[in-house]
Amino acid sequence: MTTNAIARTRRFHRAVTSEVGALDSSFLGRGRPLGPARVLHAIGNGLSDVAEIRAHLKLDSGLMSRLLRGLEDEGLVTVTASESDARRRSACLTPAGKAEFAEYEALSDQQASAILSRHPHPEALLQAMDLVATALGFDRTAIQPVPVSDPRAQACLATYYGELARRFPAGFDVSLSADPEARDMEPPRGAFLLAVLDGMAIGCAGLKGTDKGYAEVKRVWVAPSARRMGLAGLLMRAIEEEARALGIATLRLDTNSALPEAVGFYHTSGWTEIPRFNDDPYPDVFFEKHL
Amino acid sequence: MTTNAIARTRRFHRAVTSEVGALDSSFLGRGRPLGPARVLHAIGNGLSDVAEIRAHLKLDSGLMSRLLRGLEDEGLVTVTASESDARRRSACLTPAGKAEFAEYEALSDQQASAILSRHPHPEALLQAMDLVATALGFDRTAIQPVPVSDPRAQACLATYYGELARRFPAGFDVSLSADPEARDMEPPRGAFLLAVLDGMAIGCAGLKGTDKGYAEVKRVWVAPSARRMGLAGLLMRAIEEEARALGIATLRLDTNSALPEAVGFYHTSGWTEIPRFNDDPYPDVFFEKHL
DNA sequence: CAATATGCCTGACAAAAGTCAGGCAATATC
DNA sequence: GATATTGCCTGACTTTTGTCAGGCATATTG
Repeated sequence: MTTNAIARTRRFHRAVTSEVGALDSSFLGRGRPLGPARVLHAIGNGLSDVAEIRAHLKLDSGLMSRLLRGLEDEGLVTVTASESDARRRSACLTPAGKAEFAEYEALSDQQASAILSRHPHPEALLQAMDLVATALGFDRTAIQPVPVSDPRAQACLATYYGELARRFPAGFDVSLSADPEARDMEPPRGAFLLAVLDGMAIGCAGLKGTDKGYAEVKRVWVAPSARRMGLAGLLMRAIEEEARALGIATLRLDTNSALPEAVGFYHTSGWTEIPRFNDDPYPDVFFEKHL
Repeated sequence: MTTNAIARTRRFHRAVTSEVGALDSSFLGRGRPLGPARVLHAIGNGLSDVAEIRAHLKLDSGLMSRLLRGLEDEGLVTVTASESDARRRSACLTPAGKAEFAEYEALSDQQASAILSRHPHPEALLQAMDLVATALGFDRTAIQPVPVSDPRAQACLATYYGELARRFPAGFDVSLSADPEARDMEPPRGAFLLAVLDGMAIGCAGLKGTDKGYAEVKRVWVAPSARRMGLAGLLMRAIEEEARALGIATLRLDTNSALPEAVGFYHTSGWTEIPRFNDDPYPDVFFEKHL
C-alpha cells in the first residue's frame, strides 16, 4: 500500500469526521442530547423491542432504561409489555414523538440535499458515496428473503433491466422475456432474496419454481458499488440454501454472453453449461447445478 | 432533488457514522479518553499555540487547560510561554509524547490500509473518497503561499504534467517547456499558491516574475475531485492579489486549446486573448490581464 | 411445584465533557 | 502610568454517558 493511498484514506476520515460532527450537532440542535435522540430515531425507524434497540445502539441495559424513562417523561414515547412475553417491553412513539421524529428526519433530509445541491455533478457524488459506503460496511451486508413486490426489490429489478438494455446489443424489453410471475418467486414455490447494507439494497437474486423438475435462478444482480466483492457468491449460496430448504434438487439458469463476468462466475462456482432449455429470446448461455 | 438521491446520501451518512465510531473507539483503544487523545493528535500534527488548538478542536478554554494539564502530568507534553507574547503558551511533545503520537499514527495507518487492501479496486475507492471528502469540506479550503519546493507543491506539479502528457496530442515533456526557475515563483519576484483541504492539496497556481514588464501565471491546476466547484476562480483571485501586493500591473499566461475548460475560464474571467508572446512549443492560446 | 433463567428496572457510583465566574500576568492603548 | 484587553488558568459547578450490583416480575425446565 503506497503512502499516498494511506494519506488519502486518512484525509477522507478527517473530512468525514468533521462532517459527521456537524451532523451530530444538528441532532443536538433540537435541545436533546445525543443519547435520547438516538433512541428516538431508532424507535421512529421501526425498532420497538427494547432489547433490539439496546443491541442496535450498543447500550447498557441501565442506560437504555433511563433514556427511555426520559423520553416517556417528555411524552414522546410509551412503553408497554409485549404480548407474547410480558418480560419484554415494546416502545412506540406518541403523536408528539412522531412529530419530533419527523423534525429530525426533515433536518437530515435537508442536510443531505444541501450537500447534493451545491455539487456540480450530483450523480457522480452519489456514486462515489455508494462506493465508499459499500466498501466501509460490506461485512454488515444482510441477505434476507422479501416478497417480489417489495419496493426495494422492484428498484433493483428496474436497475437490472436498465442495465441489460444498455449491455445487450439488441436492447432488452422485459415484456418479451419470460417474466416470472410473483407467486413463482415466493414460498413455497420459490424465493426472492435481497442483499441489504445500511438500509440500501445492493443486490438481489430470485429462485423461480417450475413444474418441470427443476427451479430457475433469475434476476441475479449486484449494484455497481458492490461489484467484485464476492456478493454474487453470497447471494448464490443463499439461493441454494433456500432451494434445499424447499426440497429442490436441480437448479437451472440462463444468461447472456454479453455479460462475461456472469458467465465466468457460473463456470467457476459449480455450474455446468447445458444446451438451451427454453425459447426466451435474450439468453444464449445455459447452466445447470445439482444440489 | 429526488427522494432516491437523498436516501442514498443519508445512507452514506449512516454507513460512515458507524465507521467513524469504530475509528474513535480505536482512539480509545490506547486507554485514553477522546479529549486528551484529540489534543495529543493536534499537537503531534504541528499545532502548538494553545489558542490555535482550542479553536481547531472547538474547546472551551477551561477544558482545554485541564486536558493539557492531564497530558503534562502523563509526561507527554510540555507547555511553555511563547517568546513573542508571554501570555500565549505553546505546547510541544516530549519524547514520550512523540512515541505515543506515533502509536496513534500507526493505528490510523493500519485502519486506512485495511479498508484499502480488502477492496477489489483501491484506486477507484480512493478517487471516490477524494470526491466525497472534497464535496463535504469544500468551504474549508485554504489557499496559502508555499515554496515551490514544498513536497505537496511538487506532487501537484507531477500530477499536472502527467495530465498534460495524456491530454496533449503530442504528449508533454516538461524539460522541453520553459520550466520556471524556483526563484521566479517565490517572493519577491513571484509566488506559488496551494489550495489545501483537510491537509490535502487540491489545487495550485504559480506566479512567475519576469523582467519584461509583466508576470506570468503558470501551473494552474485543480484536482479532479475539486473540478467545477469554482476553485480555479479562487486560485486566480488569490494570484491576482499576490501580484498586486508585489506591485505587478500586468499578467500574461499561455495555455492550450486541448484544454477547452481552461480557455473558456480565462475568456469569462476578465482576460483578453493576445498574440503569441513566447516560443514555448506547447501553448497555442495566449492571454493578458491588467490589474 | 421448585429451581433457574430472562428481561427490564432502580440505586449508587464514577468518568468524561462541558460551562462559567473570577483571577493573574502580560500586553496594548490612551 | 493608569486603564483596558488578552490569554490562560483555577475552582466550582452541571450534564451526559457509562458501569455494576442487586431486585422484581415473568417465563421455562425438570
